[in-house]
Order: sequence, then C-alpha cells, then structure tokens
Amino acid sequence: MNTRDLEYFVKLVEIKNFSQVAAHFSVTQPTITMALKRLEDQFTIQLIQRDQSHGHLTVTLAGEQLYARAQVVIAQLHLAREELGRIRDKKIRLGLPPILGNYYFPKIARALIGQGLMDQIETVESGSDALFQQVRDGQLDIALLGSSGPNTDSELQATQIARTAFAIVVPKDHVLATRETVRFAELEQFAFVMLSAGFSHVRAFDWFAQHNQMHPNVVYRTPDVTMLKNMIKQGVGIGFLTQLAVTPEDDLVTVKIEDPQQPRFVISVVTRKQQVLAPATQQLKDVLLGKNKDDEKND
Amino acid sequence: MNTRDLEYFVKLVEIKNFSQVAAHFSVTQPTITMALKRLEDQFTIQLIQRDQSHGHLTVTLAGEQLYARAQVVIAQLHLAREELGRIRDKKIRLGLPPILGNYYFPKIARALIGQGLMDQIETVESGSDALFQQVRDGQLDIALLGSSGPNTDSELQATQIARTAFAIVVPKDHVLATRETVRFAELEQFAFVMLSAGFSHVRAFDWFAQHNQMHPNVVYRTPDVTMLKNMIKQGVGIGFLTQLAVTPEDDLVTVKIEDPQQPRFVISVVTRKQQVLAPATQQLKDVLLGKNKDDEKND
DNA sequence: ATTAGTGATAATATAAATTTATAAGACTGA
DNA sequence: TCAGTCTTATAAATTTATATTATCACTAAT
Repeated sequence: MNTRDLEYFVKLVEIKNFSQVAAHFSVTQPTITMALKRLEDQFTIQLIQRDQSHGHLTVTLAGEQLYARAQVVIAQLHLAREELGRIRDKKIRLGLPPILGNYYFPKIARALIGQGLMDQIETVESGSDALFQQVRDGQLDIALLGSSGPNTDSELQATQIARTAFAIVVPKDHVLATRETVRFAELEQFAFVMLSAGFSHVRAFDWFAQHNQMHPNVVYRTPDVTMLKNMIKQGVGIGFLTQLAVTPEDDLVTVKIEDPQQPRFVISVVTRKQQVLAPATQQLKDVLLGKNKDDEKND
Repeated sequence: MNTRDLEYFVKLVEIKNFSQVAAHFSVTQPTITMALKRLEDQFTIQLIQRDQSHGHLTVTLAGEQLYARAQVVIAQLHLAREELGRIRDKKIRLGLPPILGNYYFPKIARALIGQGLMDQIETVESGSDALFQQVRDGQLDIALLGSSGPNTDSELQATQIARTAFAIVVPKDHVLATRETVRFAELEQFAFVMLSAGFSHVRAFDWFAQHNQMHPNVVYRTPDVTMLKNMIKQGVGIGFLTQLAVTPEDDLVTVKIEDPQQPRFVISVVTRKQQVLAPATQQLKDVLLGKNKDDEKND
C-alpha cells in the first residue's frame, strides 16, 4: 500500500472535494479518484459516499475508521523523517522554556561542554505549550518543560525532576515585600504583569483566580521573562512566577502564596515514546535528569 | 512511500539476512536490496551496515529509529484492515472471559436480544490475558476483562465497571466452610485447584503467595471454570476465585480473605483508542457499561 | 581450489500510478 | 430552457515504480 493514497484520503476527508485535494498535492483530479478507488478496493468497502446532490461528500463509518488510522500512520512517518533527519545531521534539538532556561541552563552548560555535546545542541526557547507540541511533532528531540500538573500524553515519555511552588514577585520597596506569605484573594487590588498565553504559568494563575472567584487585573503580558522582571522592578505591576524563576541577582522579592492545594510548577524531561535516543541525546537526557557520570560506572 | 518497503525493512532488521527476508515474502533477493536502497535514499541516511566480514548485518541508529516507527505504521495498517473487515461484515467480536461470562452474559443477553444485536455479535471466550492481546491486535472490537489492577495500556481505552474481592472457595462440608474470613497464610496445608496461566486470577494468587512467603500446593490447573468448580465440590482442592464467579447454584461456599491491601478483581470494558465504534458496537458498549436506553433519552 | 553462502548491480519485464482528454451529472443564472 | 460552470468518473497514453533474471564480487568453510 502506498502511503500517498492515505495522504490523499486524509485530505479528502478533511476538505471533502476531489479537485481541491488534487490541487493541494499538485496532482490532477483523476489521481485522487483513482487513489480512493484503490483504497476502497483493497479494503473492499466504501469509504466515501459520493453524493447525488452535489456539494458535499459524506464519509462512511469505514471511512472514519480508516481516517483515524491513516492519521496515525502519516504522523508516524512524519516523525520518522524528522528523527532520521536529526540523526543524519547529528543535531539535537532541545526545548527549554525561558523561565527554566535562566535557572537551569548555566548549571547544565558546564556538564555539556565537558562532555563535548554543546556544539551538537540547538536550543529552542518557547513557552511550555509550544515546546510540548514540538516534541510531539518531532521538531524537538527532548525538552525541559514546566507544567501545572503531571504530564499525561500517551505519545510522550515524561520524567519529573522537580516541583516548585508559584509565588508573587514584587520589587524590594513594595508593600508586600515584607510579607512572609500572602493569600491570593488579597491581591484583587494589585495590577499584574503576566507571561503570555502558552506558558503553564497562565493555567496556574487562572486556577488561583478561579478558586478565589477573582478577576485579577493584568495590565501587561509578555513572553519575555527578563522584560517581565524589569516591569515588576519598575512597579508596572506585581508578578506571578515559580520561585525557581527568580534569582538573587534579580533584586526582587518573592512572597509565598498560602492557598491550600494550590497547583505546583512541575518540571519534567520529555521525549517521545518510540524514540530511539542517540548516545549524545541519552547523555543530554542524563545531564538533565541530574545523573552524573559517576552514577553510571556501575553499568 | 510504499509500506511494503517498510515491511521488508522490519523483517530485515529482525532476521538480518536479505535472502531469507526475500524467501519470507516470496520475492527475489534483489527486491530486498532495492527496497532498502529506496528507503535509504528517501531518508538519505544509512539504515543497515552491510558487514564486511559476512555473517551478520548491523542496524544503524537511524535503522533502529525507523524500525520503531515502521512497526507502529504496520500495526496501524493491520488494525485498519481488521476493523474495516469487521465493519464490512457487520460483525462485532466481543471478548468475554468465562469467569465473567457466566455471571454477566445472562444479564446482558436480554438487553442485546431486545435491541436486535445478538445476531451480529460473535463471542470469544478466553483468559483475560489472551483477550487483552486480541483487542490490541484488532481481532476483537470490545472485551469485558478482569484484571488484578487498573489497566494502563496506552493503546487501549478501558472503563472500570466493577471491583470485587477474591475469595477462597470450598465445598459445603469443608472445614473452612463455616469460617467468615480466613488469612491466606493459614492455607499452607491445603491443596489448591487453580485456573491456568493467562487468567488474571493467577497474578492475584501469586500476589497472596508472595506476600505471605508461601508456596501454595496447586494440584491441578484448568482453564475451564465449570470443571474447576466441580473439582472443588469433589474435594480435589480448594479454589481461589472472585466472589462474582461463584453463584448460589454452584452449591459452594466462599470465604473472604483478610489480608490487608490485597489486590481486587477489576472488571473493565476495553476498546482501542482510535477505534471508531459502529452504532451497534456503541450500543453493545452501553449495555456492558450498564447504561440503559432511558439514560440516553436526554441526549 | 572448490563450493556454498552472502549482498550488489544491470538489463529487462511487468505492474502500477499519473496525466491528458473527455464524458456525464448536477446546479446556476440569464 | 439552455449555456456555462461546477462537480466526479472513465479510457488511453505516458511515466514511474517494482520485480525478475542473470551475473558478479566477496567471504568463509571444506
């Protein structure tokens, strides 16, 4: 069976028009007719109901079932292409959310340079949501991800390496700066500067807002943590970040949040299932997991 | 891309001999050479290291990666064939372990006949382990399964419908027959008749044995529950079954086991992820889940 | 050295997919 | 109602892909 037929079929189910599918793949229309015919012959069952009253095709039950399987097949081939391409180029693409990057990268960089891995690694910085998607799609080999709960994607393999609390971040001269802890409900009056959508922080923030039946006043959003911290320092608004994201050099104060059963910032190392790790990628993974070389002498 | 090439490749990785792979698919040896060449050209990377010193080929890292993906692709196509074949024939294959069948089937049969589903359903009786595997492979559309713990296969979709305890089963005149409960450790002296391997009962039984550091004396094993019960009745040995498997007509006594944190017999309805349920299969599933038609009037 | 095994290559035959050209059907709007 | 414009389907020609046959080069064992 030719996987091209499956690709044609999937697009046909999606746009329900032979000619447009043909145009999409830069082939002629009869090609699509024939591809569908081949599939229907192979499975000896009708996949698509060509409608008498022209306009829209309908997908049969068998068609829906094949559609589901074909999507998996195509996705797997796509992953294979991505993965083999990376192996060929001896590149490792590592996803690192900026919030974690600032904290973790200096720590691991030493180890990576020591093992001569640094020049193979290409770091991709983005929000956890985007990175997560990129691991799934095969664009990344491995990623360090923050999430506001354990990871449950059945296509991915995730190992938790740390859990930290979220905290309120304020400048040193702020009214809250002297507080040990704060209840989220007390923050109704304050303006917030927040990370953009696509960061797991946002989901946690929403949790706090919802559980306190509040609508926090977010005056600015940015994907750039450094900018965010600067805005906090300049008093544009208070911040909501994991404690991990704030270092002493930032000259900021973190205040713990009291709310019970609050979500934690969970940091995981994520790869795909079915992914064969190149030796260098395995080394990188071990570094990220905090295994040092001595641990492995017993192998 | 032709999936035949992937099939050739997978077999080649497994048996590491071009000629034998060719023989396996009833094609000539250059066909395999060419298929591999096509794959290596498409991915522009070597997949198999043809060895100088003849004897064994070695699979490159890229080859291992493609192997992993190709296996998924082939499995998915196989599932599609099985599933579409079943849709074409308007058949539903239902897996039912004999232990559950005796208890459940009379109950659900009424509902199935009432809905006119009975003639489409083909029941397959076997141990839970075998049925589980058959759902994965696409040979069954749906199964009722017993397991000694929640189901965690990432390819399957399982819904728990009941949990029952395991119990010791003895004839009415047995010394244990008057006991309310018993500790598993007390059973060292007794002979057991047990289900064969492949039943989840065996795993639970092993749990009790191991946690009590015992080696129970199993004098006979059979996959046939009716025979098992007869042997218990005739005093060949005592039995270990879920309480559910023993009905009043059996004329047997069940004795609860005291051991704390013991495994339970979990009954689930299992289908595959990515499986598109035919209306009749959905109806069957609803019956198994104990949804009656009235529940759905609100849809 | 001969033989039996490995896989690779080239020429050829066969099978399969795509294009071109065209037809048939359904709807639209003058 | 009839031309025009969408559909998808069909047939023949062309191109492309795949398999076979025959043969070669290599290695290891007898």
